Amino acid sequence: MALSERKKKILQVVVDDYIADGQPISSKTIQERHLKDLSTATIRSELAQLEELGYLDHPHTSAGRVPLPKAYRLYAQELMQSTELTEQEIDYVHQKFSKGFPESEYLVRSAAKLISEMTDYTAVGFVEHNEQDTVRNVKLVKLSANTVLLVVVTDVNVIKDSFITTADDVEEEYITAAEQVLVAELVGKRLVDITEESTQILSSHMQQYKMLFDEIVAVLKEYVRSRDEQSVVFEGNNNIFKHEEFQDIETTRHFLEVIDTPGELGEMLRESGDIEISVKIGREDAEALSDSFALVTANYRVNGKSLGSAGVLGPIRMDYRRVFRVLSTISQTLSEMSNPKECEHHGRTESDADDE
Amino acid sequence: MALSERKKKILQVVVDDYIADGQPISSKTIQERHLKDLSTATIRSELAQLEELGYLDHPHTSAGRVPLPKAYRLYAQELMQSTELTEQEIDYVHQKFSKGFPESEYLVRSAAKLISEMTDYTAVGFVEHNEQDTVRNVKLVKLSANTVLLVVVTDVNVIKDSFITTADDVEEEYITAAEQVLVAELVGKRLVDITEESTQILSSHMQQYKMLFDEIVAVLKEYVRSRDEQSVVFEGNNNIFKHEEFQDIETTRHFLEVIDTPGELGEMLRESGDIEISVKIGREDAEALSDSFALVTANYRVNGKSLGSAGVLGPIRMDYRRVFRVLSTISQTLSEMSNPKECEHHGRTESDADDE
DNA sequence: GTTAGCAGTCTTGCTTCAAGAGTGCTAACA
DNA sequence: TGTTAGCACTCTTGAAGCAAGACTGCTAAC
Repeated sequence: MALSERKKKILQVVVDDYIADGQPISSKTIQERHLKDLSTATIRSELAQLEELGYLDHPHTSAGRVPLPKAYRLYAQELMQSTELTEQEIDYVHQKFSKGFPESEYLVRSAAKLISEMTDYTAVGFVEHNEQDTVRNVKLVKLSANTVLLVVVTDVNVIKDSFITTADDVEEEYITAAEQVLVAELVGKRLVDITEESTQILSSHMQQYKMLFDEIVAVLKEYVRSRDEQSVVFEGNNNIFKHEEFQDIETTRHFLEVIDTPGELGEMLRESGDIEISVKIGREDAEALSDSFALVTANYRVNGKSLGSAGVLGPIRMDYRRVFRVLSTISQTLSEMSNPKECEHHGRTESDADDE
Repeated sequence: MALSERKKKILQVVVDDYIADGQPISSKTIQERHLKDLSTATIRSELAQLEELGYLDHPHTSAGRVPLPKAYRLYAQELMQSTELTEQEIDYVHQKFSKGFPESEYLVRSAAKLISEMTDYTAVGFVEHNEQDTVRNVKLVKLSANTVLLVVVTDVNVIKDSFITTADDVEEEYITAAEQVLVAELVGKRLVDITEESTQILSSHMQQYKMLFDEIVAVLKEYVRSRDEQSVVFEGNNNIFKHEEFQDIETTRHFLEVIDTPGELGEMLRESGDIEISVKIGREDAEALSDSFALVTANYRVNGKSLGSAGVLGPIRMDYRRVFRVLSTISQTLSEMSNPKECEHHGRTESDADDE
């Protein structure tokens, strides 16, 4: 089952060239560009075997070879030769993160922006937030006669888009009082521990506002429940048109459909939450990608706490090298932010060895 | 310069049919379907004159006629025969707005969702917010050592995505104190009146937090400044693929580009802010639309106050009748919400006369 | 195991052709 | 003067045929 070194070399060459050109690769091309001391006939027989094994395909008899998802997977895992970002690029990343503050959504969004900018692909971001997050603050802001804005701060996120409609006009003072009750009862709790039961406890303080507390608990539960759909952000959607495959209207339509159903994407992104760099290529790795797209994401951590992931959603024929490079640089930069004394806004990374 | 009734009729027929079919309309078709008592030769000569006048075009000698932007404009203004929504549709709209609360962004978003759903086009929404808005409440929420979330409530909007980084760790109590100062000084003021001067006044209360106040004022000024880019929302982007013109990759790419530069769109939307229903067709009305797209929007008001507009961005060959119908129904529903006694959740609109 | 050589296959672009659709023009008519 | 019939002309569309070019797969020899 293991491929010979020569087969691996040929496979690598095919994928490399195909990523660069987008044209099927012929035996002649391989020989001329990379393997001068092999005859085209030999290469052809190797190619035929790689096809047999499910790595390659050729569109028709008189065409060259094209990689199949299986080939891309092997390529991303071991064949591809990774390269380093230039110093300018690293400085650029550092600079982008030099100010701002560690709120998940903001950071993930910034990372996604940077990724789309540096890779020319569409970037996706996923804001981690789960039932384990701890409440750090609660605020109620009265907006109108019967509307209240609820702001909940957890250790990593800010839940702020939650409007609550109250049955009848509530006096400002009561809101303040309710807020105090909420702070007293909820701060320090994990989201998962806030249940209907909490409503009982809250209501025991201010029976008349049971309905308000009910709604607040409902909002928080909804927040935990809806994380897959709600927490996906996109940047640089229009980058797709920089790539040939999106000359095809069907591919484009399909891509936009995937983007339009963030639920599925969210699931994928959460799944790969713990992996440093996760690669999903084609239908076999994730149905929604069909065999046209790939999703490469990195998990980002600040102060040891995962704040989400960000990466690239693009055509299966993607510049994996560049994507890996950008993702890991950003990942590294964010880790460095944890101990800011070390990197005084100009932290060059001399050590590319493990720094764990 | 004024068109004869017959010319208008022919023009109307051409636009109607072309909107329905997407095929160039021939003199024969017109005769068969609509003008049986005219010969095709006569119709042809009328068509030739309408072409001369810049209303029509024909792709090549042996093709029928196709409307030009000028024709769509006349059609939308006076030729088109408007139709009424069915009672079910009206009920549906009522129901959608029956709950919720009058915060601009939420309402505009809901309206946009509804529009995209009922028209099958991409809906755009524009949240009105301008320097005339009055501050109604201010809250500061401490998120971390040096980060504060600023929430400002105006009479129509909630400004909530504004994080402020403070120089050094600020004590919770000081935040509360600062909040009180802000409330005391800013509530009741219009946004336009909050300037650098205000910082002076604020700082006179708490000199040590001049920098914090500086930032807050900067955030508010930025909010007013950035309204065009920030306040545009989209719904149902993928609806475009329900229409033939988006089989063409260039059109699609172009459309997505327009969507990607909300600044220009925002400007258009603000421009047409006061008009009940605004129609912009083709390049001549707005450069960004080139001659492929049209923008039809309605301005929405609740309690006499404009909260923004929402409408449709779609191909120039658009079902204007349906779009007008949906937009005005929603507009009407929202107005009715102002005096909720009249419409007990089932307010049928018997009077289609003016109710101003 | 490797290679040269050749037949076979499929794409691509060009040309040709015929059918069909619709126009513009002209001359006659009311 | 407006309307109409008729006809020549133009352009599209689709099918079909053809030649050139690109690769492959296979075979037989090394």
